[in-house]
Amino acid sequence: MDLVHIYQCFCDRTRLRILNLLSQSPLCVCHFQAILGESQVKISKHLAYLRDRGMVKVERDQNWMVYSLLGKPAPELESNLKCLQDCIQSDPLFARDLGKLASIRKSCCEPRTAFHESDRDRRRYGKAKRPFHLRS
Amino acid sequence: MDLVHIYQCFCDRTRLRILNLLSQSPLCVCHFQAILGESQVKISKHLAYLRDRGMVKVERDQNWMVYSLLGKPAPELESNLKCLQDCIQSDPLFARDLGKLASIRKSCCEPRTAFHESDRDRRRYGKAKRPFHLRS
DNA sequence: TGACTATATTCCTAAATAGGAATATAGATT
DNA sequence: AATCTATATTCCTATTTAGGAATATAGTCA
Repeated sequence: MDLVHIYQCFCDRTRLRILNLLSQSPLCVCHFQAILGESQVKISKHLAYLRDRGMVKVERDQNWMVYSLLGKPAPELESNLKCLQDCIQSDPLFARDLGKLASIRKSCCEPRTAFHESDRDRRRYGKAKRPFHLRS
Repeated sequence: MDLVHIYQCFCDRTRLRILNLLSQSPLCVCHFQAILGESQVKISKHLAYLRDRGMVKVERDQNWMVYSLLGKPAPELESNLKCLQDCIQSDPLFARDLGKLASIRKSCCEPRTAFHESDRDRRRYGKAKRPFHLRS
């Protein structure tokens, strides 16, 4: 992956917050909205930016678009993401985002592909209704 | 140092090449011109960009403006510069730049503050004329 | 002081980026 | 088919970024 593309993706604080959250688990747009407190349009555009440069992938799950980091990123992307993680460890903004993520993880029911690391988890869950999803 | 500022500096290939060269030693504009094969104006503007965001410092030495990386960079800058070095190790463009640097190092005489790592080396040299400088 | 060297800055044009408002698209439900 | 939910895209405005041409600024030298 082109280094310049990597840094183009990194040079915006909203995108850094998105990447921080995705480092924990796949998520969809409404999760980002809830955690980052930004508009759906803004989130959507930044995700498109990251997707266009090959930094994230998206899979549709019914109505939801579930974004995630690449399973096997290029070495330079992997090392830069690690470096980024080290740098933001002590930044309260990013820490607060992770706290919010932990919160909504407990209460959110759909989509299945969000919050989980692998497709194995996905198959483990049925279609059973649970608490509530963020938006409805 | 603000992370976004770091990545703003990194998201241009010319600036990455400049940073790569500065990781070796302080240099002035004409050195960059010779190695990168870009115009004086372009080099000068990118250096101003890096300087404005606190990534490099400049010291005037007679007619020459000698640029260098900060002696004690912020931790996040330091780790990102290290990460960058790891990433560009195998990139032929950056390797070629370093080869050219080694070449002109042997033949260039001024300014004293370029090419050397510390002020100690600077005091070691006198004002004695030597071969030739790049531009004259 | 004028000429020269080295480099920064201004002016201009063009492209990229960012975000809000509005709207289009796609899947699910009734 | 209509309605709803979730999200992408278009239109618009504004700012940032990039680079060439021209020019301004500053130190050195004769």
